[in-house]
Amino acid sequence: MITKMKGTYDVIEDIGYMQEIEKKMMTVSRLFQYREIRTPHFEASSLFHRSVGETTDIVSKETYDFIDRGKRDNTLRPEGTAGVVRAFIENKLYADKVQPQKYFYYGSMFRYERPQKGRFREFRQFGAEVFGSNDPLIDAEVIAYAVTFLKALKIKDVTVHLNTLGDQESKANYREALINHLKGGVDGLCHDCQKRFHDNPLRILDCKVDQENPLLINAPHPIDYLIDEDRAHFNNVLDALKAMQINYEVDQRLVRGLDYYTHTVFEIKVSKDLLGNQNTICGGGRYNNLVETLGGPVTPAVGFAFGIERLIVALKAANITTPDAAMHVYFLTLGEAARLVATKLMQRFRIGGLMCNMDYLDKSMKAQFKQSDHQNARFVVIIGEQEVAENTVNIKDQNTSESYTVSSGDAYHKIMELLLQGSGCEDCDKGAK
RNA sequence: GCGAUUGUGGCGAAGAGGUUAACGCACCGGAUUGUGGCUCCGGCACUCGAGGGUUCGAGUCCCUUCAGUCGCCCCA
Repeated sequence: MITKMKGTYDVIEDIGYMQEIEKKMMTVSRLFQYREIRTPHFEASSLFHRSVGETTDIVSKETYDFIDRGKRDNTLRPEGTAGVVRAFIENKLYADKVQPQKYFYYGSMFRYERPQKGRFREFRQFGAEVFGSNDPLIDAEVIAYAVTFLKALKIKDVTVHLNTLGDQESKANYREALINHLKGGVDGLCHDCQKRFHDNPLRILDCKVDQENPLLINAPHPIDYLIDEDRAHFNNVLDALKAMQINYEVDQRLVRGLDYYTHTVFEIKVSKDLLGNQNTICGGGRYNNLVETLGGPVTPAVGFAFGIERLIVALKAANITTPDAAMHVYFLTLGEAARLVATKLMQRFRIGGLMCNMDYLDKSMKAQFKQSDHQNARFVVIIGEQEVAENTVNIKDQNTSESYTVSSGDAYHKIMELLLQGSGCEDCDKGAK
């Protein structure tokens, strides 16, 4: 037997949750006026190296790379931002009449990792990106967008953590201060942090091993090294969030793994008892230099990304259910002639908007009844030799166990009547009697 | 890349070296030629993730490998 590849899965049971997420994503995106953009699942490898950062784990050990028959270096996208930025530049969207440009995307990402709870090799993200505005209100809008989406899904108990890194000048000042602070004590840090000290010192703040290390506890905070302009930016973001009544926690240690972030960075987490240790369901931030780095004009940008699989776990853990797939009519047939009559009626019913199915396995009556239950049919329409001879059908309402024999020409209307009973429409109820 | 743990029918799950691999659910058939969902009877795994080895004998012990789950790292 050929089985699925490690870290992938078939969406079968969870399809209801996934569709619910997609539905809410579409509506909320419309409310916030973000348009969908669909970019390729693979891009030139160099795109990710340049954008995400060579020294990040994602690029250094998690990408799916392959060389195609034309000897090109391809990489299956490990995240969504790089591709959208590429498309923004390539399609010259910076020159579009509508500004700023606001997009969302949804689809599979690929990272070569060991699978565990809320982590897969092929996983899905819903993300958003805004290009062309450095307004702090846009940072706040993006966060509001993410929070509203969660609200639409009825996921509660989420926390928005945010921090700021400032733009280039602030970031450089801080980096220097941090290096000076850590310099003397590098040897006391964990193995990974010693490496990070050279590659990406900011990430040391994120380290879980050294959390309690006084060197880290006393480490300088980015906020204290912001130039006035950047400090004002962050304060404006916070004010906007307050105005929208969005709760947040400023987390001075939050830096995020990807190289391209500037200014605002944020993560949305749910409680660990819902998701285990992969409890970050959304991550994002501002990246004012990436468009330029990738060859576009200087363009400020902000974005976020949700992990769909983690949202599904959270939905389930919070006991949020999706409606059962109900269906209207199951045709129960006895004999060849009856099957043909059912086929004919069913086609009419379907065109008339009723969800229908019939038996195609020549099952016994008992087994057909069971199928009708399994398929959540509200009505069973029974057609046997007698009905065929009399040109009638027998309708059984599974809600009430009542049966009605009507001419096959009246069957559709009878079912519609029964469906409309109790709908609050008195005329319909009268008609049903 | 590292660590822990699991792998028996469609699903859940017994089985601790010894003749025919419990049981429950689901499914199929009958009791009940066409109104089931209760009950009763019967059926349903040449085989225990795969491959080697030990043994007179392996689902049970050993090795290898694959996969699931959870954790580390990192992230969505």
